[in-house]
Amino acid sequence: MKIGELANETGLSTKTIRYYEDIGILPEPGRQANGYRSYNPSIIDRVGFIKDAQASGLSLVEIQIILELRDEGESTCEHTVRLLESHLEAVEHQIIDLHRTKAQLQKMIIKAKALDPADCQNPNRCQTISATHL
Amino acid sequence: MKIGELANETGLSTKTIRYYEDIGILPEPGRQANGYRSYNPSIIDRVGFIKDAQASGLSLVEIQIILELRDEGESTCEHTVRLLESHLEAVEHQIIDLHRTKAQLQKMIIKAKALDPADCQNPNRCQTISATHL
DNA sequence: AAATACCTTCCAGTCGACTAGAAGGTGGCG
DNA sequence: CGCCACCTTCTAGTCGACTGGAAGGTATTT
Repeated sequence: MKIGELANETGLSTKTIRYYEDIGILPEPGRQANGYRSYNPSIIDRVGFIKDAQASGLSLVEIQIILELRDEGESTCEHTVRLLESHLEAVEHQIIDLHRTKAQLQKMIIKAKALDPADCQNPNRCQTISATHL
Repeated sequence: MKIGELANETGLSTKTIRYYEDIGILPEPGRQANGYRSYNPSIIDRVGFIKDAQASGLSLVEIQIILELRDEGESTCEHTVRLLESHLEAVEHQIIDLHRTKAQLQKMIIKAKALDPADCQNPNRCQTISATHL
């Protein structure tokens, strides 16, 4: 399986595949006589996992840690679970932060709408903006 | 008011203040005879707004748009409100995405925990990872 | 006069995940 | 034999929001 075929199968670009190899998240494949990369089809699953994990918001570095542990045959589950749990925590924090952001934006918008647009003509003190200093 | 004093007042570093000037989000201040930047204290409010807006997740570019409109004395409120609303929408999308991510992570964790860690000793097919292909 | 603390400009680097392009080699088809 | 798609490596650029450092000028204190 050549790199282009793998790209077609997985939806990654050949550039991205080589990049993943560079950063070590994909192993160096074998080579054909002409130097072309030659992939074992099992690599498709690995790419699939990478995409899934990435969709869950894991960074390539985090994914790499999981995959390295797996490659070394360590008691991966525990490590993986710990990593997933810490990431879950981070995601929960992000959600809380975004809710705070959302509330602030809504406040800004409500205040801005309540103002008479004509007041905005004073360039030194736009009401919308002044009003946002809560 | 020199740049260091402004930095102290606002909590920004002098580097950041110069950077904001470079990208145009802060106006070029006057200069003292020796070439030092000389700020009008009103700049503190502008920095305050920048910080508030940033805390609400607006990018410097978005903030710059608002400030430019204000500087031009246009009917800023409407533009600002539109910008804030579109950002609010983006934030809401992000929240939804993160909830999906969270659910996926929780699924992964539950499945991983339900497995016998001993099964993980097979380096070619860690159960946690295989299980994540939902 | 020296030390220090501040100021100036400009250039470079960081993080993350790629993407673009140059310059050249290879495989297969008509 | 020409053509085109594919492959190779390498370098460098992108976005956003800074941060670091060099090399030098200035203000104040001791």
